[in-house]
Amino acid sequence: MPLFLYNTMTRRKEVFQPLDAGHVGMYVCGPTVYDRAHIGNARPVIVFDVLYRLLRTLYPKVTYVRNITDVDDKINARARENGETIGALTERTTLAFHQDVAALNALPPDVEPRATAHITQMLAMIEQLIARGHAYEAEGHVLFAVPSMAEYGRLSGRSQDELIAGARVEVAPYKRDPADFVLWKPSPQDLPGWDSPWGRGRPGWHIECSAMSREYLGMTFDIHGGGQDLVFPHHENELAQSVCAHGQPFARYWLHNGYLMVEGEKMSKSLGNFFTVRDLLEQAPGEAIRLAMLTTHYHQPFDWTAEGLRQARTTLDRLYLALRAVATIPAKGRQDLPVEVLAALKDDLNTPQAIVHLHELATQLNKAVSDDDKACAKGALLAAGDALGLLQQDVEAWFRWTPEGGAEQSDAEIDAMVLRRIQARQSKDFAQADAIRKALAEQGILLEDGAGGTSWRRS
RNA sequence: GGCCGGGUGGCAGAGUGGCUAUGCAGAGGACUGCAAAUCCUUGUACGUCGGUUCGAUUCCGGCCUCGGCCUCCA
Repeated sequence: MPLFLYNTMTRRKEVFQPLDAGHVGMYVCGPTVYDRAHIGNARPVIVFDVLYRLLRTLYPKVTYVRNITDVDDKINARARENGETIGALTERTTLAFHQDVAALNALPPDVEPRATAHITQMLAMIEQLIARGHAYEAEGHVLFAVPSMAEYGRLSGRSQDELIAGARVEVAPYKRDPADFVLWKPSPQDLPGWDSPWGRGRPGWHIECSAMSREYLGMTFDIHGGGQDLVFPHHENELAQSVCAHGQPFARYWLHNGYLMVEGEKMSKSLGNFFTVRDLLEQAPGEAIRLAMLTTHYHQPFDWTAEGLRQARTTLDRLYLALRAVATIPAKGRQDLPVEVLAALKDDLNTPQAIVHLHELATQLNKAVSDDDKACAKGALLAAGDALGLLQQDVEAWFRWTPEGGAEQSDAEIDAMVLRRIQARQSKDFAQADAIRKALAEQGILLEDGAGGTSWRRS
């Protein structure tokens, strides 16, 4: 079975055929580093991480590029508010972003280019667009001439007439056409700026992705991803710039993850349902956040709920309990991704279906009798988990996780109480044993007496 | 107004032109000093009205409804 991906450009699920089967290229729009990542930012990070993992199992080499936007008006505004330099803000925020995505088990991309390190490439591209008659200078700005591209609007499915009719923002007087957008704009001395043929200025939003994808993946490459909200205008404009500058096709498959909502409502600061990844990591392990996000197909809107997060934790408890029961048995076939899981992922990244198979594999593991069966089932479950970026941490670490600020009782204290209870049980002092169980249960600690002894976990 | 994507059992969430996932929650049973876990069994579905069809939750159309986008929010 081939890999199928839903291509926004054709609005269809298509067979993925890379330009070069020996080397797949993928570009995903990364964060603008002016604030901590919120859960909406986390979704594409997780979704495209799963795709990256899948591509790496299917192709010998994958280059995954995810940019850092470190020049932007929001950054300028925030730095001024905070009274810190732009460099300090972007560096601090980039570091925080790296910590957050690592906590979500997302692999680092192969290349993580920063916009400010690619101004030269942006300027070259803008000059090329002017030379080819697709851009023009006006009052220190350089604008992309939308009417110069007949196909403009195809990705987002809108005609140029609609765009003009729908324009709800006052059109700048220097624009030849209301739909024209900025490639380069003048920048005063107190804001970041670079010398250019049109004076000191800074880039528009879209040009950086065109320049950086060109730099690391070439003019035509396989996959371009991001959130659905980027389809218009960002990706439409990126596409226009690249195609018009190069005279070559741009991304061949466009993938977009659906929107994120919170408890059925749009996430917004005014509704008070705005969470950063950091906020959530204080309440739950990153792995649970990751699983919660993967229970909905990436193309659907995702509703973030407290209940969903709780269920994700319960699911991981179940899976890790199955692994804990075979802790002493070495896994077999750890590298062989079970075919059902592979098939689910190849069907346009059907992670809910893959999770179903995770459950089935856990059931198989629970039911396995012989050590050999257990070893194989364990290997299959771990391999399946790996494809989703799950189940890779130490089993005991999962069960001992505590929220930020620590637990009321340390692991050592709990271990000591468990030991005392074991002694009480051995001497048939069940009243004492039950008292210890009850005391621990009040702290949210569950004891489980199994064939291999007593284990505990935080609930 | 234009465009796009949804409406599945108590909840979450896949999927399929007929054999009706999976998990959580619920019920019953096995096991267990107790408990948990585990295993087995089990109930409740496909917004609405039409159409196509031998047969539709699945295809087509209308309607209702929810969400989103329409120039810099992933």
